[in-house]
Amino acid sequence: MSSLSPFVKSFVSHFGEMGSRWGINRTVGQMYALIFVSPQPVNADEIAEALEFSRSNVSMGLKELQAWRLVRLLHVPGDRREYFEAPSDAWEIFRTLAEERRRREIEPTLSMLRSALLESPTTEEDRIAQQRMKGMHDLIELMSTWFDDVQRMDHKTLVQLMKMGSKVQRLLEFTGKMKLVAGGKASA
Amino acid sequence: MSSLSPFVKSFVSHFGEMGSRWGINRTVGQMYALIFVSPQPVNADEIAEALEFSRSNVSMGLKELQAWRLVRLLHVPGDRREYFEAPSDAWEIFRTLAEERRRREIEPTLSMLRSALLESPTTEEDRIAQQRMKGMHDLIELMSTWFDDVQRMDHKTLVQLMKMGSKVQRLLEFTGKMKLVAGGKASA
DNA sequence: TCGAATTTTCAGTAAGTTCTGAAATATGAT
DNA sequence: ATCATATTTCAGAACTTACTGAAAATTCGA
Repeated sequence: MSSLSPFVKSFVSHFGEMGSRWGINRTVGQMYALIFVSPQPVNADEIAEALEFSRSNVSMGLKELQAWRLVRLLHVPGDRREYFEAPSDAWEIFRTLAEERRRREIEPTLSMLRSALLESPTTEEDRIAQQRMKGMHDLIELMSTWFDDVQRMDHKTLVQLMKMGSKVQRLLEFTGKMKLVAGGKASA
Repeated sequence: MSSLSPFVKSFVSHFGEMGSRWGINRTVGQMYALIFVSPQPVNADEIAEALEFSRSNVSMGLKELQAWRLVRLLHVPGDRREYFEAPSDAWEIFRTLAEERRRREIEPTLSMLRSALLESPTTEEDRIAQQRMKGMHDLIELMSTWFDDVQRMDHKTLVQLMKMGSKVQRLLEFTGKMKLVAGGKASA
């Protein structure tokens, strides 16, 4: 940590704190941040040295980051040690994170909700409970499919779409009218 | 926990587990799930009884849920105790959660990144680090503003938009062409 | 204002997690 | 095959967080 420049240091610390709020352990968050800002791939010893963690802690942290697919293992010629790098494109990171969370958390939740929805409630209480679970299920499923779709869109379109913000609403209304007109013509 | 029907029980447990993966403590997650599926507002004693937690734990959990604005405190006539209910609309819950996380995590992260971007890097290493931070900053800011906009859209439009999924891309391309044509006319 | 009902606080403990160092295992050059 | 280098494993220590019960504080009706 001592050899890092002040603003890298604060980035790394902040990331650690954030990580722990999101269910990722603090030191793993810091390791990730360090790899992310490193211009060259780094090896475990360098991480341990820079962040003053034990070598074994770094080893375990790297395993976890690999399990999340947030870092990639690679070798540099003439060096036996393992090196790690992180994609520098923030979109890619976001997508990976979203995919992993979906697989680990969203899918199991949907399963649980689906099986709850198959039950036949015996009391009024349960009927209402089930109804609320359905509301939650439907929202999660909608968002999940939408996210799938959007992920397949090309980068630029996505940015364009996001920059439009709520202006899409008008576009949507406009197209709605077009369809109405077209429908009217066809039926006449 | 014993008096709950099996599927409410599994919902509550699952929510507890999910909560702890998202940085919310397990018992607080369970309390929330219970309030969410309850047809009537519930009081602290009922929660403590149903989930077999200590009364004080429930008190603290409820404070936290209120701080997250996930539950609302209310009184039932002729009863001095405090009752709690959760909005049953999944969208509303999602919005609240997103707003709170923005305020607590996204905003501080943006601040940190912004101040890192104001520094003048002295080494090539730092220049690259800063560049990556900028990528992250820009993405977070873009998503943040987009989310603001979208939140203001009316519910139905949002569902419609999400159901379109990546089909918006075509709509966008179409409008792009329209603008090109219009622009050409004007310049002629 | 008093007192019963209710909620909150908080110190201590229990439970859970993270981190380390030492030992074991794996890898690859010679 | 051997040896030096690199990585992983794992038991226990250190640390952190969560939970409880007892006591304090608050609230509200009479």
